[in-house]
Amino acid sequence: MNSSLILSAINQDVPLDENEAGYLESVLISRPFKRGEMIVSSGEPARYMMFVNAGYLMTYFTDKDGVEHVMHFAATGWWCGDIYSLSSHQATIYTTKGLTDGEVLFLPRSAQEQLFEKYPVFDKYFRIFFQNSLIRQQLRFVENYVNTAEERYDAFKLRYPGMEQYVPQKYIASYLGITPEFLSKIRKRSVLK
Amino acid sequence: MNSSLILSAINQDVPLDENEAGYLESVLISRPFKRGEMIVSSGEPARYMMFVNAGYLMTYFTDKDGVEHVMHFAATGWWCGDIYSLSSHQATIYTTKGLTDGEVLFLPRSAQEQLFEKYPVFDKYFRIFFQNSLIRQQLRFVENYVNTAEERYDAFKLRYPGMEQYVPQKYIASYLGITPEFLSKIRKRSVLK
DNA sequence: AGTAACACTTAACCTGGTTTAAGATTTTAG
DNA sequence: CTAAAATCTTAAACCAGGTTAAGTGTTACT
Repeated sequence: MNSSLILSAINQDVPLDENEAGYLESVLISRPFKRGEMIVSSGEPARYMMFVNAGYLMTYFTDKDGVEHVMHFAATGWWCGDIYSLSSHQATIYTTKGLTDGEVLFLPRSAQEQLFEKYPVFDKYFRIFFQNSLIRQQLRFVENYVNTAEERYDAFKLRYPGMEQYVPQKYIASYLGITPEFLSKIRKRSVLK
Repeated sequence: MNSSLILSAINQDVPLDENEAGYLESVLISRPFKRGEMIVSSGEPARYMMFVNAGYLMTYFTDKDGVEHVMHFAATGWWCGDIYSLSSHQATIYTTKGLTDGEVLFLPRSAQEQLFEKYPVFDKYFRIFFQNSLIRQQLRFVENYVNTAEERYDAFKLRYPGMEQYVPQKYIASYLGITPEFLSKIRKRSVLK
């Protein structure tokens, strides 16, 4: 298992000594995945934080009418996982699946708890990580009700330059909070301009 | 200054020893406020995390058309503050003002940074705090596009039972992401039922 | 008490986005 | 290579919620 990516990601926020890095490596579990494969399914309690070591992922939930809503995409080098389910032990409502072939590293819940107990540096790392995640989430919340669907689509294209080629349009529409039909309309409009 | 509330709030997540508690108390600044008074105004960089020691607050931002959007309310015993502005040193887009008379405790940015350096227990406390905040923010994000305005209003009433009496309807409407006129329509509809 | 400023309601009309349904194109599996 | 399945587009009818504007409470200041 190649853990150079996760170590360098963490080292950007906090320095890890050999013991800390070694212990982290020893509890990670490699999980390769295929395009379209489900890595976590809704209904089961989340058991891992996941670090994308290669490839692209997406996470969505299915509402009472069976409609899938994409919450976010995750690129190589990003974390993902349902922290609500992890900390409450409730079943997750989210499904995570591969958009490409790739590999995630599992950090099991119990291992993460031990990480926090043994090495306070991981409290600091995840304090910074959750803080940044919260900032992004708040920003997206604000953008979602200030901007129109068309502005959100433009923002999506700017922020995830290569992403469009990996992600079917219906998932982009879902991420934007609109129907695939309406996304078609927007795209047609912007070609004419 | 009475810091028993903030200490007991923190002690629910992590135990503080005398040094840690004493140091925290020594850096907090009391800031009483009046109903309607602005505590932080948009345009200036945020300089404090704030803990509501008494009363109710609300935080909103003003969009390009001058419309105010309520992000959240904060009751006694809750933290609030713009962590994006705090960590980026950019001007905040949010304004925080009193819904009642009350008091906040300011935790200045530099003091918080020192807290993290000196006492790792605060990394743990804020790691847990940001994690829980992120969970709530994600939940609200999901609810906002799964539920209709009427369902969101019902949820608001359930979740903040006493709140309606302190908060003008136009702010509730804004929190729900709708116009005051449409909230009126909803309220009329639900009386008729 | 009087009045100006603000908060809330009602109603007519408007718009961004959804729904439904059908056809066209692309992807996948055998 | 081909057929089935999935995806994308178009278009018309429809709806949730917004906009505008006018009227009715409420507050708060002098």
